[in-house]
Amino acid sequence: MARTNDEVARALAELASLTELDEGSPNAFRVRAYQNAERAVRSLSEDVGERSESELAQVKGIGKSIAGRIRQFVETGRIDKLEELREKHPPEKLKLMKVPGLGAKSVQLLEDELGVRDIDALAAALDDGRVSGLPGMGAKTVENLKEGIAKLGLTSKDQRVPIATALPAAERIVAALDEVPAVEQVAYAGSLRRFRADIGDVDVLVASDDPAGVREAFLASSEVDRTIGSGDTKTSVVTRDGVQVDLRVVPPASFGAALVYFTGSKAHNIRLRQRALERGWTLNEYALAVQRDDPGTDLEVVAQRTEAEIYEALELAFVPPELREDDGEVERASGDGFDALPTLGDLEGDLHDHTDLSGDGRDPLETLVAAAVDRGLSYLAITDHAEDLAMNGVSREGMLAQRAQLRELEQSRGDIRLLHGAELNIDAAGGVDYDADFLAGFDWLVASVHSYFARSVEEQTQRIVTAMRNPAVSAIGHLTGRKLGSRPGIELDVDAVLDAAVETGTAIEINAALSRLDAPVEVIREGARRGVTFVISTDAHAAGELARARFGIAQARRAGLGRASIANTWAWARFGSWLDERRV
DNA sequence: GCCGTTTTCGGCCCGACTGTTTTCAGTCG
Repeated sequence: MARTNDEVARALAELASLTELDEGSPNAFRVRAYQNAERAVRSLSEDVGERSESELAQVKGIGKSIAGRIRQFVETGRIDKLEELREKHPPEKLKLMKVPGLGAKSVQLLEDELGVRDIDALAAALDDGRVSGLPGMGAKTVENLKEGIAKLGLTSKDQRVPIATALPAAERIVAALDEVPAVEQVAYAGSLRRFRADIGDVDVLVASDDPAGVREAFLASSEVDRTIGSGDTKTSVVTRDGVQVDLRVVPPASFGAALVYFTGSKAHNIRLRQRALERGWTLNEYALAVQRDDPGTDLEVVAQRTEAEIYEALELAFVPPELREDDGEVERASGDGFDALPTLGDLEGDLHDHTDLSGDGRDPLETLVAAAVDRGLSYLAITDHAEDLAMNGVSREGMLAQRAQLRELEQSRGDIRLLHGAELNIDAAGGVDYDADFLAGFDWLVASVHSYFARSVEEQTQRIVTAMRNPAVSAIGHLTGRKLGSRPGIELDVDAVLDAAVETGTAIEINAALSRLDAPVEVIREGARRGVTFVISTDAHAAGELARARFGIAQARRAGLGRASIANTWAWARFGSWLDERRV
């Protein structure tokens, strides 16, 4: 029975949760061992199912015992230990741990003393006063637990906000705080800074000696809808966009250490702390400092003011925030480093752009081209929607007229290469607009899915592969068609799609629109491993949207994708000859 | 349960907050 890495990882995660309950502590070493093994499995690129027990035990984080459990799961679909724990701690009981304020110890106490094994029983015990008699459980705890149950499933932590909502809100808040005199430095941190596609809450970090003044200015901001809580070092609010924002004020000297700490991820921080310990230091949100046996003495600070000096002290290259997931980046930082990752300045061209000729484009050709030149681009592809797209598609005549206009503009300007292209629509069977002869007249063709989102994996994969095999197609646009927070992407056999991309030389787009960020990071990472060529495209429908190239760069960096694999970081000479080779 | 230029035992990341206590355990991020 074949099992995917994801299924194995989920089984290990469940083992971790159940063991936490069983051992009565989230810090029990067995719990952490299962969590480490889960992460190890998630970062494996090959199928765990194809590895023997001894091969699995070679993987860091997986030992003899867990290797055996994984093999059992792969072969039989079950794990004895997991079944045993499920028997002992049914799902309803596990769910009690989700109530804020209840951990493993309290859940066990409630069962032992009151026979409480599910949320309903807990609610009843809270109401009739039985809970308040238990050791460590006073009136305040009862009140908090009641509130927690009422909010269960509705907390901001469970309601992920798409990055397209969170990032603009965070940037507005950071810009506003930057104007406040008491603020020395300000930045957003957390999963948003790591460029996750969805965010729980936004952490904003301020360096200041005047926390009260900063808090006052923050609460007065027009972004704030309501205040959740406000203390000396932390203030939590909900913005008008429904984003929870936690503001933390730290002493200016500690800003770098705090930025590392609050950017996370938690797993990355743990790795850094281990590295600090190896050097006889300790790392917390205030500083990297020499370990002291006597807590009464002052800390001897090694580094704290900037992130760069902390990484440097730990003998690591500065780890880009996008990569701080404990997914091999610490090893990379002590080895080759991150110089191969693209930066915004590396982009030489943009290869997916709409003018007002498309029904949904807003600026004329001249405006878009001028904006591209202003941004320092040396080539630009105009790819208005092809004729099959309802409402917005462009006729053949329209395309030919645009081509003439574009050639003339390229001549008269002389400062940018212009490619005449189109964004084709991949139909249900993988076919695209126009006919082969007409398609041959274009310089660059992006083919994208705009319809038939509800088809089987096999059908969707076949569509995309068929489009890739079309010799006219240069790149596949927004691969999954997902809209973050509102529409899941089409389901694909990623391996088959990536293999077809390599075989046909078709580029895969990294669409920089914040609502898309498509292809997803996992697909890019695997594609990079297989030698797929990518392009980072803004899919601009207005000149101003060329600026979102930075989000495409962040997406590529998060996937660890090097410049060498991104065709539009290549200078025109190389890009042009690559295009010519593809045509042969 | 995992790991190892101090290997087969004895370690394993850190601090704030809360509610309950009066020195701390449990929870949380």
